[in-house]
Amino acid sequence: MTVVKPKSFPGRDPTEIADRLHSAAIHLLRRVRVRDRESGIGPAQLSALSVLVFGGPRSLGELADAEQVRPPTMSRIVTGLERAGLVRRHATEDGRRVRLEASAKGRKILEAGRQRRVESLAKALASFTDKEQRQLGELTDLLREVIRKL
Amino acid sequence: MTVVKPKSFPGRDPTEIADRLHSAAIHLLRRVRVRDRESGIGPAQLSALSVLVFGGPRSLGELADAEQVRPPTMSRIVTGLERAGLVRRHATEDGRRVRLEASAKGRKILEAGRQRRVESLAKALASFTDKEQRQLGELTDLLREVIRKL
DNA sequence: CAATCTAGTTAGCATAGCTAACTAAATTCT
DNA sequence: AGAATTTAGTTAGCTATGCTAACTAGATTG
Repeated sequence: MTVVKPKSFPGRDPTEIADRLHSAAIHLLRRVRVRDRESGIGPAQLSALSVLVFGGPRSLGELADAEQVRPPTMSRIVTGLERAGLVRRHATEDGRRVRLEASAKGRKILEAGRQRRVESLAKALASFTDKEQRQLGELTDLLREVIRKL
Repeated sequence: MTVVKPKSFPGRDPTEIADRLHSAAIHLLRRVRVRDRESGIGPAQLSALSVLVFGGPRSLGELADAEQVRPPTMSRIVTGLERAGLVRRHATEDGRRVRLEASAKGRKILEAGRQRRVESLAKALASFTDKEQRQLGELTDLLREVIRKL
């Protein structure tokens, strides 16, 4: 450790914010994964599926962009989703493009996973005061902004 | 989607907080990974190494617990770190246990990665007001609490 | 209509997660 | 003391996810 700083204002040091956000993201996902494994679907598949369910149909390239993943990676993720009957590939006017669309089963699976996730998180959130919960809500807004600008 | 709610208070709905935190964690890590790949070390290795550097030496089982990963997984992660010369396995009085310790090179690598990560995040944070940055700092504390209770 | 660009896939590599099964050391119980 | 059990780690083998490089096929451009 090179930095000595007597942590005057914990929130003002970008290094510390960066470290904490990073650590928080890693550990939050590891916890959530435990629950998500019950759905028999991997985290990347789950995330991609949720884009299709909540954001509507789109092409593979668009989905790859949304998920910040390379096309070959997304291609394989979609193959897995298709094999599980959660997503369908449709042809479009442009013969190169595919239109990806969540199936009814896909929407159901996602909602179930969401319920499980919420169940865990809601339990953790329950011990916080209303004020803290409101703060957390604001945090997610800020976080989205941070990530968008990253 | 079963819930209709006209999002009265975006921050008060646990489902929405859960979804947002989940999504934020996934996308933040994907962004950060791009920078971390420059260190030639994977995200799990990086995270484990940081526990050893900032938290001090410990056994494999303890490290696995800290990282919320099964022992075989951690065993392989450590093998990778050892091969790269970033961590060393030492014998202990208890012949079953190993004492894992970061090497000087490991500490250096980690600090470099941290710098890169901060570089990106600091750039993203720069466009926020002081007040918002302070908020982010305070809220990372809350986030840690949430995860601890998860 | 030939050359080029664009979208997606296939192939092949590495990391990371898991469970099951094993080895070896320590502890507990006769 | 010696057998049985418990504990710590590793090995083997599966799946999922990341990547780049190289390919196919359709659209666009010169």
